Amino acid sequence: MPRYPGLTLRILAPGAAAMGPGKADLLERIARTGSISAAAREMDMSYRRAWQLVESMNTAFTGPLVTTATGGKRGGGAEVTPLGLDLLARFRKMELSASKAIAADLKRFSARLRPARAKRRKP
Amino acid sequence: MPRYPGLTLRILAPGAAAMGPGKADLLERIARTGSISAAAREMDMSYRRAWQLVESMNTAFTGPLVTTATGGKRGGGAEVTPLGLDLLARFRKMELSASKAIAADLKRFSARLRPARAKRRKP
DNA sequence: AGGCGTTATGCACAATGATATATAACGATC
DNA sequence: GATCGTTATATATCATTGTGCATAACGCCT
Repeated sequence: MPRYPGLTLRILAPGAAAMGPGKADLLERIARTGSISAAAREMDMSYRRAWQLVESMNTAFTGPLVTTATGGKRGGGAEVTPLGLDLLARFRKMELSASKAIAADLKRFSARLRPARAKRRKP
Repeated sequence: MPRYPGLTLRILAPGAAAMGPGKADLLERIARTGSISAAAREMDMSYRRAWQLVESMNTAFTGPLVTTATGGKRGGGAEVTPLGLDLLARFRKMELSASKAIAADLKRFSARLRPARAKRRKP
């Protein structure tokens, strides 16, 4: 479920996706909440998956994007490093500039899209 | 397995992805080979899946992107419609302009990527 | 008529992805 | 010291996705 109507942007590392809408969103929520599990709850995602995404990000780059601590005041927590914040901001910027760059073509593209049929919601 | 090092672009319809690297690639190969199965073979993809992708594209837009025929000289075949060719070209153009738009940021982004580890190939 | 390669489709199975559940360690706070 | 919420991890289960046959219809060609 990408959150950016119109387009989806992914940055690829040689083997896998290094950054995309999901990881960026997760990163953003971790930065705001200071917790992986809180971020996961917000996104309706299992903690396990969120943690795996964090781990994959931390190993994909030259340094960790998220640091964590166990125990303590709130039971522990997570923090987005300066590198993480930088990459996140840069990714958002790329989303925006890409979106602007394709806006004209996207318009003509969308004009050819058949109007959506009704879709069932999770009951 | 996206084929465009650096970034992946996807165009989203309300419910699902209307166009992305995979569908664009498939479309291109169908146009060149004149056959869904040949295109699928080239991509090492099951005919079934290729056909499903074609069907999803044909129903996602205002008209079919691929027309097909059974029987005949080569046993049948598929053709990419003018609409399909137009959308394909437009998508490639969007990929290119998006790529250019983010090039500078992508460079700094990639500089933070850890060099890839060796990865096992299908034997 | 029979063979051939392709489209079109169904169904069983494998592979993958994600969830759910359980458990341990941790450290501030009460 | 007991409690609490969190990180970290393993295991089992469920859901989704893709593949692998199998089959039928089709129309040109020899």
